[in-house]
Amino acid sequence: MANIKDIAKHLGVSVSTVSRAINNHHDVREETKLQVMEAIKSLNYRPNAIAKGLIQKKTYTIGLMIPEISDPFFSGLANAVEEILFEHGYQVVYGNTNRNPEKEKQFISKAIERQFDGLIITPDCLDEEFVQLLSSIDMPFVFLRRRTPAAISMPFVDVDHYEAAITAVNYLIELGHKQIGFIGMPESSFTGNERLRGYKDTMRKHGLSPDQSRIVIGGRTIDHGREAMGKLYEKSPDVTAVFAANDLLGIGALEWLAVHQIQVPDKLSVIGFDNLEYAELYWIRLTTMEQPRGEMGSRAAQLLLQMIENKGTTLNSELIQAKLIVRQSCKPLEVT
Amino acid sequence: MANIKDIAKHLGVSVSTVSRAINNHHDVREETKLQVMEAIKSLNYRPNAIAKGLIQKKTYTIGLMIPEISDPFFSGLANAVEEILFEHGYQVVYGNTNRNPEKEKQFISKAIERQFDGLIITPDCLDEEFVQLLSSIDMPFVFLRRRTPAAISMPFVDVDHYEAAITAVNYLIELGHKQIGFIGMPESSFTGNERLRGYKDTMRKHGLSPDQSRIVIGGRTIDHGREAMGKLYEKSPDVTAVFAANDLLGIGALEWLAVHQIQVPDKLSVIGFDNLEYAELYWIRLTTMEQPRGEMGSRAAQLLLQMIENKGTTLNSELIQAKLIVRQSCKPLEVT
DNA sequence: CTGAAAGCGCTTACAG
DNA sequence: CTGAAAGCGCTTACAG
Repeated sequence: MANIKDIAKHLGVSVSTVSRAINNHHDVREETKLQVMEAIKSLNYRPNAIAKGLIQKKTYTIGLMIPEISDPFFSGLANAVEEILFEHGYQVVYGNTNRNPEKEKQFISKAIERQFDGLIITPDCLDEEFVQLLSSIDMPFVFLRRRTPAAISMPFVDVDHYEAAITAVNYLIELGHKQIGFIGMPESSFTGNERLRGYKDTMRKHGLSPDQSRIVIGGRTIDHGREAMGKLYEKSPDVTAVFAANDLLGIGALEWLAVHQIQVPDKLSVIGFDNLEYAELYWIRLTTMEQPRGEMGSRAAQLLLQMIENKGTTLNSELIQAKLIVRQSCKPLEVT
Repeated sequence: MANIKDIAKHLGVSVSTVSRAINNHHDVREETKLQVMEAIKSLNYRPNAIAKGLIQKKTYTIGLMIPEISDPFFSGLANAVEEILFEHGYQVVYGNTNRNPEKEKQFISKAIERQFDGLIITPDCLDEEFVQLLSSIDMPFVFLRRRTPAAISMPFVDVDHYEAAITAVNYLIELGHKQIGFIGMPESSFTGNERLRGYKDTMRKHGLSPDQSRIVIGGRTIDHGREAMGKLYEKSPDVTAVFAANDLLGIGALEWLAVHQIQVPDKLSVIGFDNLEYAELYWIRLTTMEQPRGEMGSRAAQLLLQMIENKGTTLNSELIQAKLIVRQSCKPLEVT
C-alpha cells in the first residue's frame, strides 16, 4: 500500500505538505491540494488511521460492552448507539460478556490498551475489583441500562422502572381492577425489585393492600411465567388482572391461561413490561410498558460524545420514562 | 499514562529490554522479567496496542458488516462470529449498513484505513463499484449468508437454500401431501428463488406438477404472509399443505388460518424456513427449516482466521445444510 | 505557502 | 543477556 511518503515523492513535495493538503489546512496552495488529491487517486493512497491515531491520541473508536448481542433488547440498544456514533465518525467495537465477570474485566483492559475514546457498558458484575478497574481509567464511559455504583462518577442511562410500574398498575386500576396479581423477577434483581416496589406503592396508594398471596416470584422466562400464573391462580383465583414484571413472564402467563381456557382479556387482564417483538403477534397482543431501546441507546451515545468532546466534564445521569403500549390483553373490569 | 519509556527509566534498563521482557522473549534474564512485571504493576502500565499495531502491521481487529444488528438473524450470526474471534484474541468492529450502498462502501474504506486484519461481510449491493473496491484491498474477507460474485476470489459461507427446500417439500410429501402450496419471497431475491426452485424440482420429481395456481409470491413479512395465504386459499382451496419461504410468511399464513378457523395442522399443514424465535411459541409451534446461525457464524470466522494466518491462501466456500425442526404445524394427510 | 525535524509508543535486527 | 539505533506512517510546531 502506498503511504504518504510515496505520494510526496511522486509529487516532489515534502511529506508535511502532503499531510496538510490531505487534512485540508488553509495554508496550502489550492493547486498543491489539487495535485495531492490527484496523486491520491492515482496511487490509490489510503491514510493509515493507526498512525494518525497514535500521534493524535484519538482513535474514533468506542467500546460497547453488553451481555449478549443476540438478545433483541441489547441489539436494539446497540443499533441506536451505533447509529449516533457513526454519524460522528466513530466506530464501535462490541464485546459480548455473557455476564461473565472475567470477560467484563478483559473488555475494559483491551479498551485501555487499544486507546478507545470512550465506553458504553452494561456490566453484570460490579465487584470491588471491577469498580477499581473502572476508576483507574482515564477515558469517559456511561452505564447503559444499569446504575452507576457510588464510587464512580460517570453517568448512567436507565429506565425508570419504578415509575413505569406505577404507570402500569395505575392503568389496571383505572380499568376498574382491584384484585391485581404480580408475577415478579428473582429477588436478586434490582430491576425486578424496582418494579415490585412500584406495584406495591401504587396498590397501597389506592387502598388496595398488596397482599402476599397475590405476589408470585417467577423468574425471567416464558416457562417461569407459565408456572407462576398457575401458582397465582391457585393462591388467588379471584384476581382479575396481572402485572407481569417482564414480557416473557407475561407471555408465559398468557400461555397458561390459554391452556386453561381462561379468556384474555375477557376473564383476566394481563400487562407486561419490555415490549418485546413477541408482544405484537396476533395471538399475544400484549399490553405492556415499553423500554425505549432507541432512545436509551441514543442518549447514552450522546452523553458519551459530549464527555469526549468537552474533556473532563461529567454529565448527569438520565432516567428514561417507559411508555405504555396498549394492545389487547387488558380491558375494563365488568361490574357484575 | 505510563509508557514503556517510563518503566525503562524506573528500572534503569533500556526500552528494548523492557519490550522483550513484556513479550516474554526467551533471551531475557528471569530476574529482569520479574522486575519488569513488578514495575508494570506499580506504575499501572498498559501497553499501547495502537503503537504495537503500527509497527507489527497487525491490529487484531476484524470488521463485521451486516444489514442490521437488531435483526435476530444477524445478531445470531454476529454472536457466533464474535465468540470464535474473541477466543483468538481478535475484537470485532461491526457496522450496520441498513442495506444502504453508501454505508457499505464506507465501511470497507474505513476498514482499509484502520488496518483491519480481515472482514466478514453481508453486502446487499454488489454493483461494479463495490466489487472493484473489494478487489482492490489486500485483506482477506469472507461473504456471510451471501454468495461471492464471480470477479472476486474470496470464499463465502451460505445456507444451501435449494437443498433445504427439497428437504422441506419432501417432508410434506412423506406425510402424504400432494396438493402443496408455496408462498414465496419477492422475485428479485436470490434466496427466494433458490427455495422456489427446490420446491418446483421436488414436486416434479414426485410427479406433482408445481401448478402456478398453488404458487403465490408474497414478500417477506407477516402481513405479506397473511395476504398470500388468503390468495392461495382462494385460488386453490384444495391445498392440504403450504411451504412458506420464510417463517414470517409462515406465521402470517398461520394467522390467516386462525382467523378463518382453519385448524393447523388438522386441516392444513404449514412448514416455514428460518427457525426464528417466534416459531417456538405455544400458539405457533411452527415446523421449519433452521438456518444454523451459530454454525454459519463460526465457520465464517474460522475461514477468515485461516486466511489471516496462512496469508495468501484462499479457501473453499461452504454451503451449510439447513436442519428440519419438527414442531406441530404439520401432520400426515388423513386419507378420507 | 513549504520543508526539515522531532516525536507518538512501540518492536526488531544488529552489535556487543 | 542487554543496549543503541532505526523505523512503523503519520502530525505538528518551528523556521524560512
